Amino acid sequence: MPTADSQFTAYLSSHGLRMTRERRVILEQVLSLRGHFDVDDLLARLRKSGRGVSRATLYRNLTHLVDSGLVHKVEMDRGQARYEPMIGRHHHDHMVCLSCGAILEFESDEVERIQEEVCRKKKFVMTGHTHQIRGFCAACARKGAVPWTGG
Amino acid sequence: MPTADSQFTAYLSSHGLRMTRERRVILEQVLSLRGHFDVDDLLARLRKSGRGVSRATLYRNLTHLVDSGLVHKVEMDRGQARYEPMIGRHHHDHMVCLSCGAILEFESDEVERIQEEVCRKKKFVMTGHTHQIRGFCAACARKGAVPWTGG
DNA sequence: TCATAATTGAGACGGTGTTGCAACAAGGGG
DNA sequence: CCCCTTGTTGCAACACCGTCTCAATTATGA
Repeated sequence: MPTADSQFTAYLSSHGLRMTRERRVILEQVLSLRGHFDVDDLLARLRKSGRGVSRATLYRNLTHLVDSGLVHKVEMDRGQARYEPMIGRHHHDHMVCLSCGAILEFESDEVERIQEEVCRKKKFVMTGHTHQIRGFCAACARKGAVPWTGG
Repeated sequence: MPTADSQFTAYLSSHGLRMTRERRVILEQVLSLRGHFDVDDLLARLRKSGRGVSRATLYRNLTHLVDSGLVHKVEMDRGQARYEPMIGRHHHDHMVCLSCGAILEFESDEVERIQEEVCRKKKFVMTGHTHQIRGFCAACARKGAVPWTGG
C-alpha cells in the first residue's frame, strides 16, 4: 500500500511538479486532521506548528491535493470551501446543519447509479458532483433552532 | 390561478413587508427571463430597461423571492450564485458544463426519496438541498474541451 | 393627512480566493 | 558535487461576490 506521501509525489512528478518542503508539511498536517477542515483552520495549525506556509501556497497546493484525489473539496454555501482527506475513504456526500455547522455524511450507491444514468441519457461527461443536504441536525432541531420560520 | 405579482405581494404582507416599485420591477424582469440568470446579468438588464435598482436592493429582494418560492437559487462553485424563476415548474437539479457554462436540468423522484430516507434515518430536518453534476456537455466533450487531463 | 416603520441607494466593508513578481530551491545533467 | 533550468514560494495587491451602514425616501394604517 503506497503512502500518501509517495502517492502525492507520484502525482506531482507525473505532472511536471516537484515535491517540496511546503507540500510535505501541508500533506502531513492535512492527514493528521482526519476530518473536515477549512483553509484558515489549516493555516492556523500550520503556523502554530512552527512550519507555516503562506496563504497563497496553501490554496495552490490544496488544489493539487484535490486533483490528486488525496483530498476532497466540499463546497459550502456562500463560497466557503471545506476539505477532507480521502485516504482510504469511500466517496460520500454531506448533510450540513445550518445552525451548528455540523457535517454528517451519507452515501448511496443508488444515487450514484442514477446520476450516471442521467448523464448517459444526455451524453454528459461527469467529472464530479456535489450533493448536499441542508437543514438541522437532530440536536439543533430539538432545540428549535430555525432561522426563518416566518412571522 | 394567482399571478406571480399577487403571490409575491401575499408573501410580503404575511411577513410584514411591503410591495414597492423596485420589487415589482425586479419580479417583472425576472419572469421575463424564463431561464437561469445571475445577479450582474439581471442588474444590467434592469439598468438598460431604464428602471434600474441598486445592487443592494437586488440582492435583498432576490432573497425574498427565493423565500417566497417564486425563484430558485442555484449555488455554483466558487461562490457565484445563479437564479431561475420557478413559476409553475417542478423541482429539479442541474448539470453544469465546465467548459461552456451550459446548465442542463434533471430530476429524479428516486433521488428525492432516498434523500428523505437518509434524513429520517439520522433524524435530520431537511430544509433544502443542492445536487449538482459537473462535467462536460455533449458538444464540449466532443470538442475535447477538458481542463486538466494531465500532462 | 400624519405618524411610523419598512425600503432604498451609495459606498464602505468583509471574507475568500487569485495573481504578479522577485527571490528561492528542487532535481536532472555534466 | 555543482550548475542550470524551471517550478515554487511569500508577499501584497488585487478581484469577486455579497453584505452592511445610514441618511433620505416611501408605503401603509389610523
